[in-house]
Amino acid sequence: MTNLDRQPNMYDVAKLAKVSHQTVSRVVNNYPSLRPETRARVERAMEELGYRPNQAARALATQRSRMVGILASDLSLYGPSGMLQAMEFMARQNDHIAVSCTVDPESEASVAEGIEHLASLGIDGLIVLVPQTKAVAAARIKLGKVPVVTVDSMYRLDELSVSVDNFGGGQTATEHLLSLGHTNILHISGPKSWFEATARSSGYAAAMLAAGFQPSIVDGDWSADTGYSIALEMSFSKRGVTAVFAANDYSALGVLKAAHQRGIRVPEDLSVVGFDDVPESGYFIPSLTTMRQDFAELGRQALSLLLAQLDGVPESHSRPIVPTLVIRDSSAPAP
Amino acid sequence: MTNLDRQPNMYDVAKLAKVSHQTVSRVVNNYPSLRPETRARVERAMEELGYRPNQAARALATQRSRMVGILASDLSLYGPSGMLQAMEFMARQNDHIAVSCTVDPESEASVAEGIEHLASLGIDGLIVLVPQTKAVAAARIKLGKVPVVTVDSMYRLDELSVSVDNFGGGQTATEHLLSLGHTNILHISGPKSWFEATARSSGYAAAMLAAGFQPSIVDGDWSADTGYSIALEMSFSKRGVTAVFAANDYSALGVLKAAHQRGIRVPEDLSVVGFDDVPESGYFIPSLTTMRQDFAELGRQALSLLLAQLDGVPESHSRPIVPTLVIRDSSAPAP
DNA sequence: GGACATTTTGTTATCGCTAACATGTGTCCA
DNA sequence: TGGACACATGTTAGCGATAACAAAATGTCC
Repeated sequence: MTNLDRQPNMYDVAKLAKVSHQTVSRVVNNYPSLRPETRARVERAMEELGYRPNQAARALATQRSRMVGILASDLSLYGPSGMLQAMEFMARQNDHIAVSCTVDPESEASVAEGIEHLASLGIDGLIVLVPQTKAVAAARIKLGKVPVVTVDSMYRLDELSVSVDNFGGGQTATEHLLSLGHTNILHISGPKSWFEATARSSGYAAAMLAAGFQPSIVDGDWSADTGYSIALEMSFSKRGVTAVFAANDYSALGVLKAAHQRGIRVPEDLSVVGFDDVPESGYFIPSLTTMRQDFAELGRQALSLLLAQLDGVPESHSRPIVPTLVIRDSSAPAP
Repeated sequence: MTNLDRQPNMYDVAKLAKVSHQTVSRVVNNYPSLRPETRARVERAMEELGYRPNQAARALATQRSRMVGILASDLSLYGPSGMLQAMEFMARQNDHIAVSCTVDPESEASVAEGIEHLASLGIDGLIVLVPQTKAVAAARIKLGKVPVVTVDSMYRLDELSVSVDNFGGGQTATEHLLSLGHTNILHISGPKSWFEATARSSGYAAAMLAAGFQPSIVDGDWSADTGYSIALEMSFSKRGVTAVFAANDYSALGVLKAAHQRGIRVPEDLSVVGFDDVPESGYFIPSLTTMRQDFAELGRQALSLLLAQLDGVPESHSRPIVPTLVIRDSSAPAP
């Protein structure tokens, strides 16, 4: 038994298999014209030594790190973390590494710092999950030829991006409420800096206007707390509001809470619709009607687009993912 | 202006600064004895060229990848994702990269595959967030000298690990209910394969026995759905159960939901206590009494332990993090 | 059976960095 | 004044892979 005090390298394998190190490299890289017997011999040697190719050396020689950066905001949120997980898995299957980097999207310095960090790692590509800011635009410059894929970008369509049809989602949610007879529907938006938020708001507004009603939007920030405060302060009955469309499930949860405290019955007095379909939304009281988004699929699309780009395949833009309406107990006909 | 068609390397910087490439390396690595003027000159040259050290080359030469692997289960859960985020940030500040890898902890093959993947990347260290299985034990062998830090390990104390005092947390939660006069307290546990779950259960049982009452445990799986089903099927009143201690907030949410459906008032008829203090638990109806865990701090401790290990500093075991009781509206004196 | 294409394998240089050793300065005191 | 010793910098040789080219082995054809 050959035993070294270090990790075996190609030369060790080559010696044991009685071939040149290059042949070992060929086996590792699935080079087609190798005698099956040679390949088998090398594979046996690799097995015996427990050989693992050194990624650093490979990266140095090929000038590709096989790392893709994921610039995210808050990974404790359901959406980003779900996407990250799906991307990491897909990257792994495609012999790549997903390296996440969380930044504060409100701070340009933080975003720039994150990008610089990823750039210094030598990433081959970048996926941007944070809302677009000047700093992100600068990233394309800083990263040079490294392709950048954005998710739900408000950028021009000639850039690489994948998206959810947030506008359509906002519309669908609103139309659901309209179809139940609601006419005075309040919308609690997400932060304006997020394209997802503005698109949902626009969808809401479009649906309202199309039905001939006045949109009414209050700014939220994705948090349950803000949804709660808004709902608590605002007298729905005085304003005649009979339904709320919240930009995400947590805001909606805050509304449910406030309504409960104020003695407003949901859905009898007030209908509430959320967005995201977080796993626990079916257990809210009452269970939440919401727009389901397939974050994992979104992540996969983003990564797939990026990988195609890295392989030089000019992949076409994928169609936006359409969120689907999940009707539960928080929405009912207008009183 | 010097312009290349490729990324500048050390030699480019060296030439511009009129020093040897090794001196550039010394500047990059903060070598102490350098003439300030030389250092400045090199720094200016790096700046001018937009030089970034090539990590692959560095890794190849130093035999250290500066990557730490994070073996996690489900990153869409609040705990793991919070830890991951904190670790990633801390790793970045310490010139390292955190590479996450999610696996199915129930499948030994999946765990082994994840470990193999991380090993093939050449990680310098590993942090294990998944419950212990034989495969993880095998990881220590497969990884050779690469240090492994476990979180909430049930392993021997001579191994590297950080932990939350789950036993104490279970005790505290139970004692809170006991102090409110409850005597018939049901515990919905987490999956038995998780040490966190069994430790919380034990803490619960210990507190019950110490108070002279019979523990009664039903197996859950962290999910709201299971908490819901259990609570729905079981007739609390018939069994005289006046309080439930759920192993995590989502299970507790399921209980709240079931109670609401059954017309059981919380906290008047039934007190419910959760564990974790997820951000939205304050907006459950009623808001949830729970045990808060500082996941970010836990992550930082784990990473800090690992980094110390990598630097050859024999850091002592850190004290377990003690979860704190957050009293909200879901717990009240026994009826 | 030899010329030639094709498959299969080997040789050498290179990627960009750090380690280890070598060399050149200046300072200080015997 | 010279040699010991620190500091400051340069030179050379890897790290472990791939790329590009070279060479050998094999097969095919007339």
